[in-house]
Amino acid sequence: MVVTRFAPSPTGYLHVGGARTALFNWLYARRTGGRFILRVEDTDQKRNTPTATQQVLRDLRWLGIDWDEGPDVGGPHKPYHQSQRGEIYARYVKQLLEQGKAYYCFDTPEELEALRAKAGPGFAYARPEQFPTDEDAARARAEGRPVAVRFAVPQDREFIVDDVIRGQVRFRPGEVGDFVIQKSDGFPTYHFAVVVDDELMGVTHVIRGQEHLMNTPAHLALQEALGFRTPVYAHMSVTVSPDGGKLSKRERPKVLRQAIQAMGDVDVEALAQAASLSAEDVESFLAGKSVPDMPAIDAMAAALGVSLPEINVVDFFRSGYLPETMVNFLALLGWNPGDEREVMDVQELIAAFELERLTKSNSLFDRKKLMSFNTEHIKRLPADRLLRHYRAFLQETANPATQADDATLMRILELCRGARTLAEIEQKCRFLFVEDDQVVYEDKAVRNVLHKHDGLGVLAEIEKNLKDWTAVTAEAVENLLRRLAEQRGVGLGKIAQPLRVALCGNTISPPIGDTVGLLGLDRTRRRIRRALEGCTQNP
RNA sequence: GGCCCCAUCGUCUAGGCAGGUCUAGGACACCGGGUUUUCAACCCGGCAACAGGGGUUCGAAUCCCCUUGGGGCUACCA
Repeated sequence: MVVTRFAPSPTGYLHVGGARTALFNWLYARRTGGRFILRVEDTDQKRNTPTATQQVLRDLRWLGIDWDEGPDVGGPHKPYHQSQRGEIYARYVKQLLEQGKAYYCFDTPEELEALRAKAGPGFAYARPEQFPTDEDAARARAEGRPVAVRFAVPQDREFIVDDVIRGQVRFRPGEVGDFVIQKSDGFPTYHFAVVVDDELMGVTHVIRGQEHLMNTPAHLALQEALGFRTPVYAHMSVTVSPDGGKLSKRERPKVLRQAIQAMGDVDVEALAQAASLSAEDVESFLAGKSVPDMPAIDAMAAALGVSLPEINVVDFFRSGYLPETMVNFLALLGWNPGDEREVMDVQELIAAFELERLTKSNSLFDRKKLMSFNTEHIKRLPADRLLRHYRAFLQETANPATQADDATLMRILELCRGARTLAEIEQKCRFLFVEDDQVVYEDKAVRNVLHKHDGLGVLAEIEKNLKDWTAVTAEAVENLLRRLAEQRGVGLGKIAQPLRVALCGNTISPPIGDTVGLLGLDRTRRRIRRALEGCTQNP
């Protein structure tokens, strides 16, 4: 039975790279009828934040990635937080110590730094002739020195990683230096915890980023020393950002900083307040000295109206992408079904997924293509599913449209066929959810539409024609406009646009008949009147 | 610096392991045209790639080597 896992370290939101790793592991488990485990690698006390785990789980659920074992669902190998598995790791550390395969060391960070500086690049920890005893360790502890444990990596043999994607990768003897397996705070290091947990949890296939390929010989050595199995390894290509380099969460703060610097003078106090930071924090961020957490970054961007590149899964949700899109797109980054299918649903993805078809080379995250996938998925998704996604999207930002009933939202969704994101739909139908006297008239629209080609005159004529209507249909409205266009000998655009601007304040809305239909006669008349009265001055 | 991985249109990729059927296929983007009542969507057409150099072979995008380029790792982070 195939067992895969995703093991995020909860240092922030789940980003797309992590989501892709999770997805591939999940797809493979689902494809083979195996099990998928979620394990939280929270052994770094300095970096983990308490809310991050919940956010990561939430992001995975949004994507539709479920786990058979892990936080919230439990399982036979609990606990699934590494921070709670201390005793287990301690047992194996003890075993290695007793077998003389690992040893204590007492260096302070400063001493280590000095050694590294002296040795230059290619530093390898010098293994002592005699390993310190338990008594030595106790004494060191009593003296307040840090006590860590290093694994004595066999130096006389080569290690061969047998990788599904890359074939055999050889590492010469002496290539892997002795590395720390237990930190002085008592926590295991990543290298140690993965090896132990993968063994204990019965993981058969390790699918992870290529950046881990160089760590694998160390894991192999550890497995051998502990008498563990070696799982099947698949080191996937990495997703890179358009300007080269790994797609990283650091991109958002970077873009924000550049945007602010480009704006010239900004109100630091206001910014600090928006992000609930101190002015010093903001200054320090702008100077490139520090980086606040993601919610603070998001808050500042929102306050300034700067749009940041989406990096985290939640960013794509907020930008109006569907989980179906993300899953489809991410799956195609470094994998393909071997035929010419591209837009696929999850079931198709699962049915077609094979490790053998993973690509070796890195790929660029192309937001343009992502958007085109989203357009396709919006089109092909059943109405009720789309409605659910749209409600979730509206709720995320407490949009007034949340108040609308299902029938209204369904109608909106229908009218917005062809939209590329949920955000576009929201924008296109926002006019429905503002009060008639709150419509904001965009300068550009007023200038180009109402004040050209006798836009106001057209509007007045429409008002006159609408006066004694008692009911309205999209068709009737369009017939009226068509008639007026004919009378004036102009295109429909010259007639429809002034009305659209009067009703929406801008030039974007569903087909004009439907726009009036959604609004109803009274609100339409009120808005026409207001436009006629308020937009006589050229802005 | 050392070690490791990778290399087909601008981008994601098919083809490569079993060399000829590849005058290299698809998708996104882009360009041109059409449809149109705005934004989208839609329809038609077009541009565009085997990184370079050596081999092996009757024959190489496909196999080997070198160069170049890109990426990664080199922590008491994961």
